[in-house]
Amino acid sequence: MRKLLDAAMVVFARRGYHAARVDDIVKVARTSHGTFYLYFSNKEDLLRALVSEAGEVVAALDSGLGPVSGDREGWKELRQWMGQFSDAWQRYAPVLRAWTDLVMSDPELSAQAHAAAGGVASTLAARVAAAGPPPGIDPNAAAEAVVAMVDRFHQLRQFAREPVDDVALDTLTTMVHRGLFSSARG
Amino acid sequence: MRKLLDAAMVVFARRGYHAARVDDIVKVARTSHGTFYLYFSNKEDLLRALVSEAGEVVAALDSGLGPVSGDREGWKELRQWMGQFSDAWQRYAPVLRAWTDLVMSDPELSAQAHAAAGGVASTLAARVAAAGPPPGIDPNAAAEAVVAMVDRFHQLRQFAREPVDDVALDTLTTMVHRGLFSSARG
Amino acid sequence: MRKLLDAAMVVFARRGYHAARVDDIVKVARTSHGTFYLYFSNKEDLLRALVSEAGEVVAALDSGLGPVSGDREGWKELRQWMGQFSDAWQRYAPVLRAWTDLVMSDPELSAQAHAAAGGVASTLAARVAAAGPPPGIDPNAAAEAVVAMVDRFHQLRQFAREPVDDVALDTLTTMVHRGLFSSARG
Amino acid sequence: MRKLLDAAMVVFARRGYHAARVDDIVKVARTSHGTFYLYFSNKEDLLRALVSEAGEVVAALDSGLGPVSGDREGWKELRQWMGQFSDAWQRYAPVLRAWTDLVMSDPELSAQAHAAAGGVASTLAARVAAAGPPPGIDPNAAAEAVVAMVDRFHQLRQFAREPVDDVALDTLTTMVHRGLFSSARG
DNA sequence: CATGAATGAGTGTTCATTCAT
DNA sequence: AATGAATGAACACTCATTCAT
Repeated sequence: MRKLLDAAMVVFARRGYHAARVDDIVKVARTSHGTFYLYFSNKEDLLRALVSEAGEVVAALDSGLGPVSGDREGWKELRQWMGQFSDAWQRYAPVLRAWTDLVMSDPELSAQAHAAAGGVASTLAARVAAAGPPPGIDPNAAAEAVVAMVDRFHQLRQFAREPVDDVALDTLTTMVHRGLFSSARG
Repeated sequence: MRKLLDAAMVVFARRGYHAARVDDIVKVARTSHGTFYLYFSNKEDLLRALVSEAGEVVAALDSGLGPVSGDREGWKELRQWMGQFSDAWQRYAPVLRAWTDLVMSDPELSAQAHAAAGGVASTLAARVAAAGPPPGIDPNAAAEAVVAMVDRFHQLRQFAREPVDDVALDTLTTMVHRGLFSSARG
Repeated sequence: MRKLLDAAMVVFARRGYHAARVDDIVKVARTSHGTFYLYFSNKEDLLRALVSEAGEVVAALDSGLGPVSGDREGWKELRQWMGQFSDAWQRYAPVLRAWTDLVMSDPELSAQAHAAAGGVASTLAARVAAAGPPPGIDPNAAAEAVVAMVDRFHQLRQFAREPVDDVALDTLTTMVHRGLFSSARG
Repeated sequence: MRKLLDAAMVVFARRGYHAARVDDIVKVARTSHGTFYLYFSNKEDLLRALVSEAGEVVAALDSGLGPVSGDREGWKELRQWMGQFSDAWQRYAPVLRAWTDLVMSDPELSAQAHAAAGGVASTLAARVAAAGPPPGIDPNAAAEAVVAMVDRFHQLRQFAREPVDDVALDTLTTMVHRGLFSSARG
């Protein structure tokens, strides 16, 4: 079962959800079709298991972000969280990709992922709200935007086969920190 | 041909690229399978045509953004551009969705979209650079991040069937403006 | 479509419903899988079409039986009907066989056949009732029994690969005529 | 092994032979797949064992029918035999059903059942012959027809989920008795 | 004797694509 | 140019059977 999940990650990474044939997964896992259907009721079910797993990791991220102040300390806090997010994303990149391939047709899957992402977003929103957001900033929309940005930024870099390096993470962090947390102005 | 493109938009919106059968498109367009293959060599080709069309609209956006100053005027400039972006996105949402469904398996498609998005990003990067970016900000990465954010933010709202209202656009604008353009600090 | 129906008859005759692969039918009909699913939504649907066809033939039998008197004329009437029944049965033997293979799992199919057989049975019951049935005879049960007998008799002969000859039909006719219609006794 | 046979009866009754998965039988019997194949070499073999068992019961029926006279006594003899037949049928209904599902594809099974039924039929034929059959009646065909009738009549009632009550059995008995045994006429 | 996890051949069904009219 | 009936490769999924423990 672990073997199948890992194999699925590999195959989803290579070909995406739709192009991934059960046959491929089974071959990589060095098992048989029968075994596949012993553990998962269908291909979708396998993805759901993977999303579930990724969801736990993502959910863990919301405890990884402490209060964010407007000064250098706050920046560091945010930067460290950004690093965690980036690591988690990269680890589960194939799952996210497969998830993207399927969301539209499977509402349940959508809900599952929404719940996971929701936790992170609400923690982030709370931090924004606590820091006393600049005028014109809606904490919830802002939090959603940050998650959106980081997620899609990674995706784009992946498409382009370019790494997400420190320069990139620093830039994202600075943008968010200045944009949402450093209320003091000259 | 126009009928087919429009029909494809409708069907892609409803079911995404993979679930969209040529049969559906043809039925909505009130033509025949034969006609479809008269104008497009295959389903992928149709999507490419659509992406091409969307690409032109997106490309037009890069001329829509003038210099952005750190003051209220700059904010307005950015806000207006954000509105244009949002409109364009919503208009071509089905195409973007279909595009997402397919990028991984079609490098050519990826390149096509990259070119379109690239124009916008580089204009944006130029504006950031021109404004004298805050320390720690890499203009190119920042521009990429902004596009990523706005794109995915719209996508998330669409999944959740929630509109992208003024509050949201104001928040995005403020975040970007404060984050990237208002260099002066207290 | 006609070709497919005919081919299905051939294959059902050879292997029964379950062992008949769509592939076989398609091969005999010299068409493709695609064509099969163009005309029938699935294997079961094909059988339903065949049952429907057989049903019409069977339904026509109920008009083939006039009043049955207790004398030689009545015997002849019954005998002629028995011949018709036998012919119809033999013509649609493969369908009946396939039907048998599937009834248990498909209630709709059961209903469809029930309706067809019901018509014949009720006509027969009416004839029995009109002739003034012997004591102890329930016309409806008797009619049902006659249909049951003739049907299964043919099936058994078919299993045994023995023909249903005139001796057999005469015997069945006499048995039914004496049993249900010749009320006068010495 | 007993447990498996009983379980098979239950499952065959519910779903017929083809739809009955070994898994179901094993689950009902509360044993394992391994155990199943310890006692039976395959699913078909299990059915053969069941048919064999049913065959013995059916074979016993042929000794249950004494000479049948043309009068009331003969009727009673026949009626009592009919009752026995009905009981036996109902007891082994699932086996018969499964048997029907498979006969066509398994000649050996056909032979096995033929032997069992043959004994009953020949006894019946002997009784008919002994009673001095009416003109036009072939004892062997008649005997076959009676078995066919009773068998299929029960099957039909089972499909329709209607019981085989005394009215039905009386009707069958009367029909057979008048049809085959009461030679005297007015 | 008993187990049940693992197997993989077999099959129904879908759908993009073609081509004779 | 337009049609739509026909095609068949591709794929998910089932289930009887085996065998190491």
